[in-house]
Amino acid sequence: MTTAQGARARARQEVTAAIKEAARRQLAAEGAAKLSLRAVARELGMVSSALYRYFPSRDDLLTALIIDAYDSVGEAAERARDAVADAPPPARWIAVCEAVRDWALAHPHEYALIYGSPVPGYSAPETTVPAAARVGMVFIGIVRDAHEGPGLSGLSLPADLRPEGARMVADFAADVPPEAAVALVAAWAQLFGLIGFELFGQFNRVVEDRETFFRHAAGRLAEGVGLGRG
Amino acid sequence: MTTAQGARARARQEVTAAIKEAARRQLAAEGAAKLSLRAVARELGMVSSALYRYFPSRDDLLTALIIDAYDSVGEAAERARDAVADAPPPARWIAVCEAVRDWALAHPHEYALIYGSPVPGYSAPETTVPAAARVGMVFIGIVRDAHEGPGLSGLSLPADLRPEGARMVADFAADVPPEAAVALVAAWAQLFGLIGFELFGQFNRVVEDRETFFRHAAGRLAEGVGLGRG
DNA sequence: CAAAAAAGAGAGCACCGCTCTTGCTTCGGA
DNA sequence: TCCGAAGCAAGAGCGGTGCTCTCTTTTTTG
Repeated sequence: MTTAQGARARARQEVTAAIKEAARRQLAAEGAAKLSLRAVARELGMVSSALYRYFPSRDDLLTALIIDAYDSVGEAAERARDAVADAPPPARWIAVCEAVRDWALAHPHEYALIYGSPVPGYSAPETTVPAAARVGMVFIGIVRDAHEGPGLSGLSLPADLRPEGARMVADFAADVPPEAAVALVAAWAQLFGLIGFELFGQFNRVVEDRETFFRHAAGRLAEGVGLGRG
Repeated sequence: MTTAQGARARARQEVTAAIKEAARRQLAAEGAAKLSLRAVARELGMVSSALYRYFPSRDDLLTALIIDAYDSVGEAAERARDAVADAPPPARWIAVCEAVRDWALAHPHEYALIYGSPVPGYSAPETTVPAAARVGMVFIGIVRDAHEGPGLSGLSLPADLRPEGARMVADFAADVPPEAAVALVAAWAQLFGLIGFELFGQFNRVVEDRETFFRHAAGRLAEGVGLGRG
């Protein structure tokens, strides 16, 4: 299908990849705000208008980078999960949390791009949704495994939240009980609150030993989703 | 001092205020990325270069707006705190959390400006620090009051975090025990994770009843800082 | 082989932040 | 009171941006 086409099609893929690579380099160096189509073209030795044959607008280029960033952090989370597959659930949870944090510290501009404020006018195209879900799936998987295994502990859902619990979380977490799904989504958001605050300088004169602090907070998050004490 | 100066000084203050107001309107309408010095000048009927007499650069204008935004959300939190001054600590905590969330939903671009990714090359000037601390003080106050009153419940700090606890959190929270300070900072960051995810669309196909979900999560945050169950 | 599709190059438009120079108005000290 | 200094608005201009349009060349396809 996509292979063994004309040399022109392969050239197109190569140019597209080169554009993304140069753009990614600029993004990592200067941030999304400074990413310039003209500068990318300059770096590749072409004229700016030629770039529009590959990406119809700057935002489309940015969208491609967003998807790549989601995939990158998702892959980092999956690698961490697989590396500690035999550890007890709380340890696995914490390991994945730390992997996400490490990825964020290593790729601050990419992190800002996907979990910070939407950059241009905003808009998150539908195409980013599956990539965005990848990290979440890792956390869901850990909780689901714990649920099927030794079970979850210490979770409860107040009465007024009961009827909401089911339809609060989409069907992707249908195989975990509603109280766990609710706690999971909250923990998921809170994890990125911790990472974002550290990354964007909100902890600057507040938290000294951020590594220790984060591990402690991640452990409490694990408790919060019923994984027990690590 | 600042009053009864020459008419020129007052005129300067008025023009400065008008610039900030127009800029704030643009920010609220289009977001920080679209905020243009030239458009602000156009709206005020002056030429763009004249604006540089009042703000030496676009980033300085943005910094002024950042400080205002911090003050605005801080004031909203303080108002909520004062409105429920006689309620038990968990209820006060939740009320302030909801006030911050309401403010964020009402001022999404301002929220993105201060708690989203740093906009330009970045840089958070020192002048923003006191304004930024204002919201945090409200939360600290609630926990401190609870500590002096019926006391905190259910908090513990693992042994390996003990020595960190004291120097992890700056002196502004010196009058709460270290385990509470650690939990407080974590809850603070996590609160903004919840709000940010909702605001920036991360909950789009995930959380349905966000109001109920948030109140539930805020309640668990209150438990996490030792305020007990609301 | 000729028509069609794709790709690159260049000029140009409207916008941006920012600087510099030029006049005009207001203020403060001799 | 007057006059120089300081503050202020205006305009032109520089280099940068995203994006569109036209034109030419190259490659694919019927």
